[in-house]
Amino acid sequence: MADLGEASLAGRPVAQAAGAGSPVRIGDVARAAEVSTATVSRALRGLPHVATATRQRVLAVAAELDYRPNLPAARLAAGTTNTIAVAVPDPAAWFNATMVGALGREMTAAGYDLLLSGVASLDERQRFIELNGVRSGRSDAVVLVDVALDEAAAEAFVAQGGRAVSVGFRTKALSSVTIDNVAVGSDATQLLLRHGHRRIGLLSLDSGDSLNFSIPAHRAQGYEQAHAEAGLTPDPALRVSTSNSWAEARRAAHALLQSAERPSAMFAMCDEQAFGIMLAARDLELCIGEDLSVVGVDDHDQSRLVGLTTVRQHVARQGTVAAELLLRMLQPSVEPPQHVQLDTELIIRDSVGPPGAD
Amino acid sequence: MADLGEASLAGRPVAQAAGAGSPVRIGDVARAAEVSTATVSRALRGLPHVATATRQRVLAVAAELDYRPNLPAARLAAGTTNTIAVAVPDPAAWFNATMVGALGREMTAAGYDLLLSGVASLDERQRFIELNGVRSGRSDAVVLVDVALDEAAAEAFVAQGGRAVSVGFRTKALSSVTIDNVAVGSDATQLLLRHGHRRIGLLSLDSGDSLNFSIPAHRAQGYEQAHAEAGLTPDPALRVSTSNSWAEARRAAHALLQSAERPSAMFAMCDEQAFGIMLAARDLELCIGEDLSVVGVDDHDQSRLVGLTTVRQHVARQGTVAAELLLRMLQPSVEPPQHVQLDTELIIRDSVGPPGAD
DNA sequence: GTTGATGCCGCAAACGGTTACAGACACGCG
DNA sequence: CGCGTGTCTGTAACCGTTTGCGGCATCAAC
Repeated sequence: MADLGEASLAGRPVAQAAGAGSPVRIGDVARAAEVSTATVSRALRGLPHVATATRQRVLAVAAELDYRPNLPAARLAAGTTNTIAVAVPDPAAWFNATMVGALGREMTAAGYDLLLSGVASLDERQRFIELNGVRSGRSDAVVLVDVALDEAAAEAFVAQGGRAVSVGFRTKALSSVTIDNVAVGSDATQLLLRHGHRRIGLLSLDSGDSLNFSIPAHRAQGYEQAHAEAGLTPDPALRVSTSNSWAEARRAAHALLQSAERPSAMFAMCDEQAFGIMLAARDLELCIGEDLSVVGVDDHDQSRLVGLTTVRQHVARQGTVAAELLLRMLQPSVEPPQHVQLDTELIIRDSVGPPGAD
Repeated sequence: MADLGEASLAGRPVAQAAGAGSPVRIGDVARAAEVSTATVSRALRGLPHVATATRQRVLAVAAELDYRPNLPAARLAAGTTNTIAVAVPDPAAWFNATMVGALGREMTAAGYDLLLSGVASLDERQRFIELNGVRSGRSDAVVLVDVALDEAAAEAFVAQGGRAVSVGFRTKALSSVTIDNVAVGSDATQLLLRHGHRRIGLLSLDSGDSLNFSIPAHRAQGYEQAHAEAGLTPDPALRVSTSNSWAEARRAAHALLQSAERPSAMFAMCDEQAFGIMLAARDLELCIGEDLSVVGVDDHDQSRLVGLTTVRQHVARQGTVAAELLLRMLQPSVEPPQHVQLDTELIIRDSVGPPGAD
């Protein structure tokens, strides 16, 4: 038997051209290296209590045999998954994609896998939460990107041992990274007011489209607040809402811009909506920055291209911060939830000017 | 009564008020429903050979106890993961995000989880392939989005029992969904030639930036071919390449457009690059569609906004087709790899006109 | 030459399900 | 009444790791 082990070690090139199945398990490595599976396990994972010589030998044998540990087995035994689950309303949307990219970069570097779920409805949210509690052992932690939980749900989740960080909304129980959305709305609106606009349209987000109603609500609040500080009251007729697709925004803006007393400026919840407004303006042959001013939020990749004035939020940075919070949370030591609020920044481009001389 | 099973059972905290851990396992359900764990397993997964009454009872009890099967355990025992791993060069890029969105929608509907990996270098590709073979049991199948494998590597992968579909490139061994990139390059170039352009710049993709060099190569081939058919030979000086970010494309285009004999039109590998060209043109106060014509590829969400003429590829449809191929491949019956090539479509907007009167 | 301390290592029991196989039972038919 | 046939269910053997605990050297100190 020992001969066999030696032979295969010395002579054979790589693992015996395994057809379909993978016959090489940790036991095979152990046998070939003449140690126990426990030692192989420890050696391969860099745990202490293994002599350097032994470790070298195990490593060599494992490489020779082309051994790959079976993940489900390891996860079962260790009770940990090295996976984090990410919930986003729509994986294709710019904000979410950028966020997922940043999260993925950081978490992969830290040795975690990223499980991605599109969660757009209450049912899906429910399912996601159930599936990703500690109970099912699907993931070690969860990040909720604009998939909001109320205080009670969040508390219940952590009470069951769930770990989560939220992006875009804030609850007591969960670590979070957010921006100041009231300030966002207020900054954008103030800019327009300073330019002399008095009829400022508000393109809000459909509540149906998002599970995170706090974002449009806070931004609208900033919009109201800015008006109030200027001693003004916005006309409710100038307020519409759509999903965050430019196509819908375009339709809505089209209607609004054709109304009797059309706004001279518009504030949109995100740049994608702002793009829709710009398209509508083009349809109606209104010149952006002259006949109609527009402000968005995000600083989308393409915003610079079309000269859109916007409130930038650093999405990638939000992602890295979220990842840091996650990693800290994954440590054995228990810490209270942390809340990070990142700055936003008004980016002035060409889409804002004084009201047209109508 | 006094045997080991009872004792260890009594020692554990009882199910309901589950603090952190989840003490409710399949055995608890079995006991409560007065059946065996085998029956519970069958009942819960909707397998046959369970009397309807029994199934109802098990379902009720499981719900009552709020039972959640432990995924790693199930995966280990069943040898299947219900997970597919997706490799994309950059999760934040528009094409990839859209693709992942479509894949996620389809696969989630079919009961699969989506594991997302950013794979941008040869090392990462290697790691991804190793980690996602059948061997490690991390995923049931893999989809490679522009993370190209050569014939040998693809064959080795399936020889080891790996299942994969590729998007954006084609090998014999793997099912694939692609477009005709030679036609893409040719269509775009022909359009420009028809408009009378004779100095057409080519903005290609850095080989370093992508693991799929075949795309820029084929599109360039189409570009050459279209010239040849018109009896022309493109000037090699008009050929530059960058990554697919608009920022780099902008820089490169900036340089090219300032050269002595600048091109009157440019063909870019993707719309993001085309956006960069448009920005460069703006810097130099060249009017798009008059002083400079531009054609891109993709039909990015924002292309319509800026009036970019482009060769549209239906990304979401590519995603759903890839998902179908995957699902078929996940069936027990073995089928030869299938190759689907989808149509592209020239979308005419404002960024192309006759050469300027220089 | 004992005694501890220290450092490596192996044994075997989990981890929580799935499933091949066989048993039990009811039923119909010759 | 005996015997297949078919449906439902239980028993127990896995699946491939991880890890607590104990054994056994080796070595310094007394």
